[in-house]
Amino acid sequence: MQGTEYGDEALKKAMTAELRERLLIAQKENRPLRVYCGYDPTSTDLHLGHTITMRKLRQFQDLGHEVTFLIGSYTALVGDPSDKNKARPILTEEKVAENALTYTEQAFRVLDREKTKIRYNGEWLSKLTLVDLIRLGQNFTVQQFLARDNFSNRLEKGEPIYIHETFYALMQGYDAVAMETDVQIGGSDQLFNIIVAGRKLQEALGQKPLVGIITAILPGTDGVQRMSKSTGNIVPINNGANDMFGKLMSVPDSAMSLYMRLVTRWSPHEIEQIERNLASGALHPRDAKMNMAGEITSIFYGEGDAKSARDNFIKTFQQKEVPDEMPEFDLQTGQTVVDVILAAQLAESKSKARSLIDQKGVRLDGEVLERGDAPFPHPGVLQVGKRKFLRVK
RNA sequence: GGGCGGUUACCCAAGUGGCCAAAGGGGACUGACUGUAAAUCAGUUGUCAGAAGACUUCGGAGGUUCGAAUCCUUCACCGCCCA
Repeated sequence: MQGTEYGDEALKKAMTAELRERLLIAQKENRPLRVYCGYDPTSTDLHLGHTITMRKLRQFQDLGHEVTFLIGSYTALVGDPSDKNKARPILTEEKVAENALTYTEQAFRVLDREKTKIRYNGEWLSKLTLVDLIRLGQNFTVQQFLARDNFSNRLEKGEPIYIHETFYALMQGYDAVAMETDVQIGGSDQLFNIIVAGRKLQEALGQKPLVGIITAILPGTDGVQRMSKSTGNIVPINNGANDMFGKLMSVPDSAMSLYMRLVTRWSPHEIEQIERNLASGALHPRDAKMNMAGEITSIFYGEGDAKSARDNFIKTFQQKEVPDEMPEFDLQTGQTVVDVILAAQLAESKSKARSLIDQKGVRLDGEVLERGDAPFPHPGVLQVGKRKFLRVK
């Protein structure tokens, strides 16, 4: 129950107790628990936010339970309204299939490939008839949906709530039924879908209601808003160790505690110790963040790459030296500074490139370049802003 | 079916004939400083041009006008209220 966030002590207690009980039952029946978490393939990149539930899955996996990585191929066609103040655009089936593929590849950075079942909820959802759907709907009232913040807020603001959005919870609940789930994992935004919809449908259809494990939500690199692609504050897990380390270092100090609790492998005791040292001044916040960034990076890329990402970061940003590796560019005769910046895609337009030069954000071998229209002075290392480097030959 | 309101740049949102490439906020970017790509402060944020300036943009199309994001017609989409 570490790193969980039920938002309600009684619920947490109840779930803890039920999990204990369920473990005993499974033991008696000599079977593993059936555990799953669903992921809607709505974009191509998994990010750190997804990995919180994935790491919970991994814990169950390591304890010998049966873990299913469920791809919400069908639910993605609806779009979960849970974390939205707006209806989601509906994805095409092709797009969903494409995203699903990249999801599974990335998921194995966390999960054990051998022990993970991958399923698609289209497998059973596509077979439901209209009558089936109506029967499922008979278990719920409109009031139950309206009690949820996300719907009631929209109602109040006069924003549209589409009928199909209410299907989402039913569909997810039916996933739990179809897989005869013992344990379902999800973020606290999934509380309704899991605790209300899933359990209720299971009970209605004669199954023992699942145990919900509700994890806290990870804020994005802005430190406040939930990490999500559409907010643009994600730490992708597939963009390389340097990128991950750097992005983690850009997380505000205020969010460190949550990052440590949710994504590092450190024990609560270790984290408390770190926080005590931070409070007393024995530990520098920068160093604490470096340790955190290193730890998280090594989960995904291993110790070696994490170490070199850290070295690279110190070198580039702390000592302001030039990184070892950078893209290369062959200088053509007659190209101006602006031409090179544009051709190497370091800026999106000539206006942007010029304004970077005006702002003294462009350097060649450490010298600030003042003139964008001048011919490119000489081969060397071109730096645009803090993070973009180019070896011009 | 009837009445009313809305659609503005990456997002939210102001603007109701010229002073509008379009207030403000968020985001993003740059610089200074620092403890890091934290925090803080300052600046930039349609495109092209060295610059003066030119061009494109305010849901779509057409029109009125010397001049339209602003007025008219029409189409599309959305919301609210009444049935």
